[in-house]
Amino acid sequence: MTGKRIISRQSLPDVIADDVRERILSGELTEGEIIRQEALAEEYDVSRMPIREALKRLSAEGLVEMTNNRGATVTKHSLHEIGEIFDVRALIEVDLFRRAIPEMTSSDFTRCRKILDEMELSYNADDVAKWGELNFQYHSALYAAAKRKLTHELLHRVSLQSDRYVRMHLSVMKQREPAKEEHRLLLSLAQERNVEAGCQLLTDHLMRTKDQLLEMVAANRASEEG
Amino acid sequence: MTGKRIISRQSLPDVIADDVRERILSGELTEGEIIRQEALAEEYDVSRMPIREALKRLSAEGLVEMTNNRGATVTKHSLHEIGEIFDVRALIEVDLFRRAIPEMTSSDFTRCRKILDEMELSYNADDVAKWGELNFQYHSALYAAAKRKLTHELLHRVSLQSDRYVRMHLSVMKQREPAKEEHRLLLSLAQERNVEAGCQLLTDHLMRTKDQLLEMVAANRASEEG
DNA sequence: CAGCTCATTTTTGGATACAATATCCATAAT
DNA sequence: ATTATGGATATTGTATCCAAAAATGAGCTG
Repeated sequence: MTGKRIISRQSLPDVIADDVRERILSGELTEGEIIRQEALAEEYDVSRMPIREALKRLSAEGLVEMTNNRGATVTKHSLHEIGEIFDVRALIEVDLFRRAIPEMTSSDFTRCRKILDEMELSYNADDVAKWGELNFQYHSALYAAAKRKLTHELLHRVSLQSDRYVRMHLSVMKQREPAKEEHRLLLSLAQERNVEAGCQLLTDHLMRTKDQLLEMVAANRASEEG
Repeated sequence: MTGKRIISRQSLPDVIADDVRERILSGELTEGEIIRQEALAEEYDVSRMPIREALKRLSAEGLVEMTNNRGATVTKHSLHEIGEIFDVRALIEVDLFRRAIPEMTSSDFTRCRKILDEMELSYNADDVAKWGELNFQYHSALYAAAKRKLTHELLHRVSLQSDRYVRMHLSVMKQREPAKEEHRLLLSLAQERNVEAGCQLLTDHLMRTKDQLLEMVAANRASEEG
């Protein structure tokens, strides 16, 4: 017996939240766009009730903003806030990495390597959604040994925010191959148990990503409101 | 004209969520306790609909856990998780403090001092709920100059978790007056722009609180399941 | 007497209906 | 012409109702 395969059917709001989230992250729903409950309800062919719950969840995640009787809009971050998101990510990720490195086992390492392979595959195939998911999985695998579930959830939430902007510009960033190298190097340093160098590289990696992204988003916004 | 008097009536779910949150933080609703929607609906004399939304929000905040068709329970953290909560708090708070100190102005300082006074008042009056609120306000005021709204919200969320345990044992901790001193000292160091000493003290402060709390919670739980 | 099955009850999830609120546009007064 | 006011319309919030899922318990069988 392989144990019951409990699917634990996702509830309707879950499914809808997942889908809407994906639509926001993919950019189909753009910053500041207003979301009408009824419109979504019709699209998914359900009543407004599960839609409301889904929106509520997304609101808690920070992807949409709901005001009192005025409905929901897709959150729009200022450049300052986008920078902040990356700073927090760096803060949390480096802490996790620092804790994880001494605890990592060979199975952690192989898992990381496996995800990296998949990642480069999806990267080359331009499957942005998948790449985003794998990217998070990779980082998760790197930090898994730290055994910090709560911190990890927090990171997930923060990363969701930045993912939007990362994805928006992934095609442009493709120019920059060094990122790939850095991902592998990160793993090597962890294997060597070189905590300081690893954390330093991770910080640099994130800060560089932040700067590039800010530049791109700034340019984008400047051109939009010509 | 003295500026608009915005009432901004809170929605029903907001009010209910606030109240239930308070009931959880105060310990009236204990760890692991199951929450029946209908029961709450009757208490507040509303339908189950706003209750559901309120619970959803609290679930997003991490104060209750909702499983698929089985309802909601008040979240119960393991000792390990409680420790983790404090570690994350330290991580974020120290970062905020470090950024804030160089930016703080005299108005920040006076505001902090004012809150401290109120705090000691509520402290002496055993108004635990108010003390909890003021405690967060004090820390907020300390970090306000950092101008990091997002990070601050994150901290608020994390602090909500720890608040439960802090409150549970506040009466016991009252023995330990040094906390008061530390709060004032923190402010002094900030005024002297002594970043390193300030951050160090803050770290120590939080870590000591963590250790004490863990000890108390552990003792509490051990005695409960005799 | 233990353990299983199946019906009953309880509780949550979702749809529809109705009420409250905000937005928008036309009209009127200055 | 411009601003204020009032009503029409659209949209969200809440209640009630029905369906589906899980917990409970009784009765039956081994």
